[in-house]
Amino acid sequence: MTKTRDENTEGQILNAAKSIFQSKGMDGARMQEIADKAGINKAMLHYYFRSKQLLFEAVFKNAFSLLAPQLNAILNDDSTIEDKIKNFTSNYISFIIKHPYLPNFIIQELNRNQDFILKIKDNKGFPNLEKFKKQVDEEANKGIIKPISGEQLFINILALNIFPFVAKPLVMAFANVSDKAYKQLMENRKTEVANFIINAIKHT
Amino acid sequence: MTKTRDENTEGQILNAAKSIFQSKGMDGARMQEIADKAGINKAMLHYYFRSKQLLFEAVFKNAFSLLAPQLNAILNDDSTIEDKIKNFTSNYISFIIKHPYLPNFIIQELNRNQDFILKIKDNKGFPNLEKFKKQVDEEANKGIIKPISGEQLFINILALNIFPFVAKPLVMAFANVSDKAYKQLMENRKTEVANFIINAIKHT
DNA sequence: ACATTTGTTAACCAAATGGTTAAACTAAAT
DNA sequence: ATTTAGTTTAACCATTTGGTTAACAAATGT
Repeated sequence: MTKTRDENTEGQILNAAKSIFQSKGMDGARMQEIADKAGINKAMLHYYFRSKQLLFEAVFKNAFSLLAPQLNAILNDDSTIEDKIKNFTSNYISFIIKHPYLPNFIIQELNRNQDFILKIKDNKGFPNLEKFKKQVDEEANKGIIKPISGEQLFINILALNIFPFVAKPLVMAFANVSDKAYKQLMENRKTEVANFIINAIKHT
Repeated sequence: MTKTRDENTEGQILNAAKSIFQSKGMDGARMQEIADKAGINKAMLHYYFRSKQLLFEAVFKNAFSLLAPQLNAILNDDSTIEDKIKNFTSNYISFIIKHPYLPNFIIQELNRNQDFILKIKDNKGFPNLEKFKKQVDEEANKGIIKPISGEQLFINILALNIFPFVAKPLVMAFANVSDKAYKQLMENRKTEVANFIINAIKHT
C-alpha cells in the first residue's frame, strides 16, 4: 500500500504549507512556521521543494486543481442552463464550505502575482467558456432565457457563489451576524442563489 | 491656504503608503519602498507614524472611509429598492473603476486580521442594515418585490458589484479577455447588474 | 558485509527588515 | 543674536528570514 499524504514527509510538508499559505498568504508565511507545523526540520522544506517560491507554487497549483473541475462541470456538461445553475450553486457552496480559505487564497495570490495565471492557463482542464457562451446564446434565441452575454452571466454566477466567502469578515460586520448565523446564511444560499439567478434570466 | 496632501511630508507618506500597501498588502510592503516612493528618509515614516502597523492602520482607515459612505447611500436614503439598486450599481462601479485596488485591499486585510473590523465598527458612519432590511420586508409584503431576506439581497448586491474587481485576474483568465475588453465588460455592468438584480426580485 | 543513495538534523550565514539614535538643519519665537 | 521646537538625514542595530552546509542516520542495492 502506498503511503498516505500525511505519512510521508513530502505530504506532511504540503499539508502544513497549504494550511500556512492559505491563511497567511505567500508574504505572511514563514518557512520556519511551516516546518514546525509539519513537525520536521526547516532544511527539509528546501530538500523537497528547493525554495519558498517553489513550495508555494506546488500548494497553489494543488489548490487551483481543486477549483477548476468544479467550474468545468457547469461549463461543459449537457444539461440546460437552468439545471446547470442549480447544480453548480448547490455543489459549489457545499464545496467551499469544506474549503473556506480556498477562493480567497487563489484570488489574493493571483492579484499579487499575475504571472501565476500564465503558469496554469495552458494546463489541460483549465476552464473554457466557449461552450457555455454558445448555450446561453441558443437558449436566449429560443426564448428560454432573457438575452444576456455569456461572460456577464458567468461573472454573475461566480460572484454570487464565491463573494460571500471571500468577503466573509466584511459582510459579517455589515450584516452584524455571528459566525453561526453566517454559516446558516451560506447554507440557505445553496438554493437561494440559484433561484435568484434563474428569476433574473428566465423569460416570463 | 492649507497645504495639500502631497505638499506636506505626512501627506506624501500617506500617499506613498497607500499605493504600496494597496498593491502589496501589509506583509508584502517594505518601509524602505514606501520611503523611496515618498521621496524621503525612512526614519520619517517612524517619526510621523511610529511603526509600520500604525502607518498601515492610517492607510486602512482612510481607505475604508472612502467605501463606507457609498454603502450608506443605498442603505439609508428614502428611494424605492429598485431605484436604490439602480443608483448604487451605477455609482459604485464608477467609483471602483477609479479606485480599483480598494475593495481587494480591504477584503484582503480584513481576512488577515479580524481585529481590524472591531477598530472600525464602532465608528459613526459604519454601515447598518436595519433600515434596508425593513424596507425589503415592506416592499415584499406590498407585493412590489418577491420575498427575500434583506441580508441575502444585500450580499447579492455587494457580490455582483464588487466581485468582478476583486477577482479580476481570475475572471480575465476564465473569460479569456484582454484588459481593454474587461474594462468594457465592467462599463456594461453599470446597467446590466441593476437590471439583473431587479429582474431577479421584482414581482411579475 | 559493504558501498551508495536517500533522508534528516543542528548549526550556520548573508541579506533584508523594522526600528533607533544622535547629530544637523530650519524657521519661528524671544 | 540666541534659544527653542520641529523636521530631516545618515549611520547604526537587533532580529528575522530564506537558504546552505556538513555531518549523521537509514534504507537500498550489490
